[in-house]
Amino acid sequence: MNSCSPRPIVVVKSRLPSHCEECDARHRSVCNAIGTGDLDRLAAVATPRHIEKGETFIEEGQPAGDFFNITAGTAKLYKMLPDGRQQITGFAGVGHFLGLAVSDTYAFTAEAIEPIELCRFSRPKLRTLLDDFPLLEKRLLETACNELVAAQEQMLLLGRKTARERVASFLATRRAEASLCGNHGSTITLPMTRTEIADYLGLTIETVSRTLTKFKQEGKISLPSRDEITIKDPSWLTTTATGEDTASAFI
Amino acid sequence: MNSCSPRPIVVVKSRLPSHCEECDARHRSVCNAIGTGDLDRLAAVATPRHIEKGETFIEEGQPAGDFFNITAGTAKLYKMLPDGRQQITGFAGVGHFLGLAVSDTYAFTAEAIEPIELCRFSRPKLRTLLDDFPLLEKRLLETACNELVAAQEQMLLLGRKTARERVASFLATRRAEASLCGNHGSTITLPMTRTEIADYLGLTIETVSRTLTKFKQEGKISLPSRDEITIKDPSWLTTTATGEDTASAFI
DNA sequence: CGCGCTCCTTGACCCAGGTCAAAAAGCCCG
DNA sequence: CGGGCTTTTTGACCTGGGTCAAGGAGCGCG
Repeated sequence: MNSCSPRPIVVVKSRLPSHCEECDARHRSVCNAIGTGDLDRLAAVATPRHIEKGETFIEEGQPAGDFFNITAGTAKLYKMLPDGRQQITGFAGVGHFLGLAVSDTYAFTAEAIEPIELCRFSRPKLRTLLDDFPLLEKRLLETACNELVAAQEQMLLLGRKTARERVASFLATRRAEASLCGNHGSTITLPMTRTEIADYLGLTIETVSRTLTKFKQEGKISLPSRDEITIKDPSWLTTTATGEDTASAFI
Repeated sequence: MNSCSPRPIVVVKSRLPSHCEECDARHRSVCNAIGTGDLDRLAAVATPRHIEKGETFIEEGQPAGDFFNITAGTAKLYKMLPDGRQQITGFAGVGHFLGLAVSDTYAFTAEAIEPIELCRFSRPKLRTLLDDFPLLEKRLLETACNELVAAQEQMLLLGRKTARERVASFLATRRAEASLCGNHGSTITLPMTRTEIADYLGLTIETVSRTLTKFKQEGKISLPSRDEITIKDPSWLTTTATGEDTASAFI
């Protein structure tokens, strides 16, 4: 879940067999398990593809035939209830590997929230690759473990945190991710709408909006534009995210 | 997350190197990736251990030195906020493999809710085993993927379901697990208290109790004893769990 | 540069589920 | 088989965040 493209969308890459070499995602995805010498092996089984904003490329309940690796853009991953209620389980950015279900149907839907470039791997081809590069399997396991840790953190958020804490946690996580991508400023860029933030945090759009407004009134953040948030008090953010500010004197 | 011991706790097993051969967990855990011929290799690196009810064997934030495989009993896995709010992220039963963090500290706490028998693997020893048995690594990846799917389902529950739907989902899942373990009756046995159910479902104990009472009044379940629930209307359970009963006519 | 989107904010009101408090039901033991 | 636990149930009340309903503000486009 590391989306790192505040810069404008890159020009569509050459689709020559060598496309893996200069891939933006290579160094932050499982693909780095494959040495430069073997990159043509990887490129041979990876089909690049462009996904328009709003387009869906994985659908919950559909047969799981392919795996995807995002090389540009961001997707939202979500599950839905029969009456339309929606829970976004995560955002997938550059380097994110998708479709890791053992079951033969996808467990969630993936939809582009900005234009996406990705590599598609068919199940059998990935299998061959995994058999030939055991390190790739290890990297996939690592990735899955990291996602599991993130999922548990999100369960804590959804099950036990207040609206304030949820929004603060969201901002804190977004900022941490931006840092990882080399962006150390205190302004974060959000590729998602308020509705999507709400569906991710288990809140309504109104509550997200109200909470952000309150943070602004308290002087903790500012909202320079619709999709930018400036953190004016980073340490306040982390304490608020964990409820430490509310946790009164103990014993 | 499959706990399968309605029968009384088994007598402590012999701790001879052959203990893996007759292990209850063998056929439903990652250990089945290792052939019978190599079981002594597995037994050599696995240290059996007994955990008392209420005892903690993994602690959030502590250095992650060991992995565990549960062979009898059930544990609750949880995360806590500074002020004591608790979210149970799952229950780990027989065959469950724990400690799969890539990071060097545990991301959650694991506490026995009934007496537990488990096998402990030190990190380096498991590493050796993984290098020698690639199939084991594949099975671990599978396991991690399954847990990821379960975690996403739980996020949907915590973020978007009503109290009724949460409790119904919990009962439905428990029943499905019991079926997997060969128990096809309509009565499920719960090793956890109401408080633990509440901390798992992101509710309070009062709401869990009230909801169960209402289900009973509606004739959908009965509560023969404190830790047993009989499902009298299985199809109602599944529709209620997904909110299909509330989803009014569409279009 | 103003028209018509879509997205966001704000306000007024409401209710599911939380909180607080007490009674009831098990349940372990001697 | 009764006394002191713990756990669960039930009741009365309250509140955080949901719902419903208007505005307002960006922003692409002709």
